[in-house]
Amino acid sequence: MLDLDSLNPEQRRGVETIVGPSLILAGAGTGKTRVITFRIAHMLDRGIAPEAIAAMTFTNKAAREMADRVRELVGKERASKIRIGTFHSFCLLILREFGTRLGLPKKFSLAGTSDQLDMLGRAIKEESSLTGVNLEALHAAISRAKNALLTPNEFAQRSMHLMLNLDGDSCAKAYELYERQLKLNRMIDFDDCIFKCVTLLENFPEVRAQLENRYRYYMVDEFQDTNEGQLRLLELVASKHNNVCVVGDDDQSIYSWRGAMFETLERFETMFKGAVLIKLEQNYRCTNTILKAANQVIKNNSKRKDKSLWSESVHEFPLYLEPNANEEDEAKWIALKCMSLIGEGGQAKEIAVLYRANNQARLIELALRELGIPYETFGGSSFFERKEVKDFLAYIRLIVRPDDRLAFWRIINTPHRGIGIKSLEKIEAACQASGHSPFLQAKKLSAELGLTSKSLNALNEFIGELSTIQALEIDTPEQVQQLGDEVIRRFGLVSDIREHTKDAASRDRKIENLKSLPGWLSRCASDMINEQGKLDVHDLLDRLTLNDRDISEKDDKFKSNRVSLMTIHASKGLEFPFVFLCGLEEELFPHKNSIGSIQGITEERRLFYVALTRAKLKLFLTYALERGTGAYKTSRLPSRFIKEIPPEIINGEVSERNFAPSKEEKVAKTISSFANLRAGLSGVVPRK
DNA sequence: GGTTAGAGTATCTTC
DNA sequence: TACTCTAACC
Repeated sequence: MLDLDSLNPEQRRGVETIVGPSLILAGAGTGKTRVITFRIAHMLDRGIAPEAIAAMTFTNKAAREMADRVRELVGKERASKIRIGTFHSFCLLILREFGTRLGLPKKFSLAGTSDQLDMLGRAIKEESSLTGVNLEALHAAISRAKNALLTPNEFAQRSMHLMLNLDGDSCAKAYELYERQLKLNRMIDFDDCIFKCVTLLENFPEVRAQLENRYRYYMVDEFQDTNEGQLRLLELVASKHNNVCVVGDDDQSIYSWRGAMFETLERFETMFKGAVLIKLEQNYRCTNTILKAANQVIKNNSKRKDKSLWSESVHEFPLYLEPNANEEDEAKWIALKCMSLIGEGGQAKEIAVLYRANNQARLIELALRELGIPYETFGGSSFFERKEVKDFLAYIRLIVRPDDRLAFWRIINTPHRGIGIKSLEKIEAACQASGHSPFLQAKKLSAELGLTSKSLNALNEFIGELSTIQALEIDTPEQVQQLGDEVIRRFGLVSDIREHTKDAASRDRKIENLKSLPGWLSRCASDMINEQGKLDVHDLLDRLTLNDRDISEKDDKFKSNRVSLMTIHASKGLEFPFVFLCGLEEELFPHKNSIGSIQGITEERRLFYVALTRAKLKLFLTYALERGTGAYKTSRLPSRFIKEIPPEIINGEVSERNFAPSKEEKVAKTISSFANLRAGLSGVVPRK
C-alpha cells in the first residue's frame, strides 16, 4: 500500500530507520514532510500501535499539515490515535492530567499573550523600582529565562537583563511578582507548559514511567528551533526507549531570539548516543539557478553541517535584481511585475512578496491595491490582538469561568457603564481582604463595597445580566452561537462601537469582526466535537489560547487566489513559483540590530537563505536607494548578501556602482512595463 | 468619571 | 507614519 519505491534512497533510509535515535538533516525543499508522514505510515505497517507514537512540532500550521497528510496516508481512524501536536499542546495535556501533583489548581487556565502582558503590567506596579520599564522587553526576557528553565534567582545571575537597564535583583523581583500574578489568576503561561512539565517529570518518577509506557516512539519536526526546555523535555520522555527521530536543517535556524540554540543538533547527538545521520540533499522545489545562489550564500556561514542542494529541474531562469530610487518606486515596480506575471498566465496565489519586517508591507499593499491585484497579508497584528475581539472573548471567559480576574477587569467597564477607577479600587481592596475573585465579590457582597449608588446600580445590572447568561447551557455548537449572539446583544457591543468609533472604515471593520465571532466560535466548537466527540467549554478556551491566530486564517485560505504578503519568518516551510524579495539593503536586511555581531549576521544570512529557497521558478530581488520620508529620509546601500550571489546568474546589475536609474530611464521602464502589461492582459490564459 | 491631546516609540514572532 | 499610554482638562 505504501509505495516506498517512490522515495529516493536517502528518504527511504529515513523512513525505514525506526528503532533507535536518528537525525534527518533535511535541506529546504527536500521532501521532509513526505519523509515524516511516510515514516509514520511505515511504523504502523510494521505493527507499531498508533497510540505509542508522538509527533511534535513547533507551530500549529506544521502540526495541522502533518496531521492532514498522515490522515490521507493511513486513514482517519488510525491517524486520530497518533499524538500529533505542538510541544505546548503535548505538555498541556500532561499537566491537565498530572498537574495537581505540582500543586496546580484542578481547573487552571492558559494565559494568552495579552493576558501575560496584562499580568506583568500589574506585577511591576507593585514594585517601585520597576516603574517605566519596557513591558514587552521585560516579558521577552522572562520568557527566555523560562525557556532556559531558569528560576528567578538564576535569572538574576545571568547577564540577560543587561539590555533592560535593570539590575539582577529587580529582574528577579519582576519575575517573582509575575509568577504570583499567574498563581493569583490560576493561570499558567505558554512557557510554563514546558517548564512545569519538565519539573513534573524530574520530580515524579511514577509519572515519567507512565508516559514512557504510553509513548514509545517520538518524532520532532523543525528540530533546529528547539530551545533548552524542549530539549530537556525530549530527553525526559524519550531517553528510556531511545526511539527518537528528529528532522531539521541547521541552515534554517532563524529563531535564536526566542531561545532556539544553534548547537541543538550537536546536543542531540550527545544526548542520544549513536544517532543515525541521514542527509537529504536532493531538492524537488527550486531551479538549479536558485539553488546555486542559495548554496553560494550559505557557504559564507562557518560551523554548519556541510550539505549542498541540487535538483533535476529543466527550466532555468536567471535571478532578477531591480534597484529602485526609493521605497515607493520599489513597491510600484513589484506591483507592476505582479501584474505582468499574472498577464503571462501566472496566478496571483503563485506569487509571494517577502520582506524583513512587517512595516514594509504597507506600501506594497497600497501599490497592489492601486492596480487592483488581490492580495492577502499574513501575520502582522493578529485577529486576536484586536480590542473588540479580546473584549468579546473576555465576556465568554467570564461566563465560563467566573473567577477569571483578568476577564473581569477587562470588561467591567467596557462598554462604559460608569464604573471608574475609584470603584475598581474599592472592589480590588475588598477582594484582597476576602480572597474572593472580583466577580464573586461583586455578586455576593456588592452592597458592602461602599460604592456610589450610580456605580452600584451599574455593577448590579452587569452582574445580573451576566448571571442570566451563565445559566444558559453550552453543550452544542448551536448553543455556543446563541451564547455569543446573546453577549453582543445584551451588552450592546455593536452599538458601543457604532457610537464611539469615528473613522467609518475602521468602524465597519470592527462591527464586521464582532458579528463574525459567534459563528466562528461555534465552528471551533463543532471542530472540537468532530475530534473529541464531546464539547467541553474549558477545553474550547484552552484551544482558543493555543491556536491563536491560525483559526482565523482557516476560513477563506483555500478558495482565495491572491498574492501572499508576509515576512520571511512567516514564509518558512512554504513555497511559491514566483517570489519577490524586497528591501535588500544594509541595516534593513541584515537588520541594523544584527549587524554588530557575527552571530547576528550569520542568522540574518540563514534568513536570507530561507527567503531564496522559497522560490520554485523565478526570484526577483529589489532594493531602494532611499528610504523613509521627510526628515527620516536616508540613503541606502544594497545588502551585502546580494554580492554573495554569483553575479553571472543575475540578470541585472550587481556592482559597487549601483546608481538610481535616471528619471528618463524610470519613465521608459514604466512605459514598457505597461506595454508588457497590456500585451499580457490581452492574452490571459488560465493555467492548466 | 470620562475625554482628548500630545508624547513617546518602533525586529522577526511561536505557543 | 501610526499606534498606545499618560496626564491634564471638562
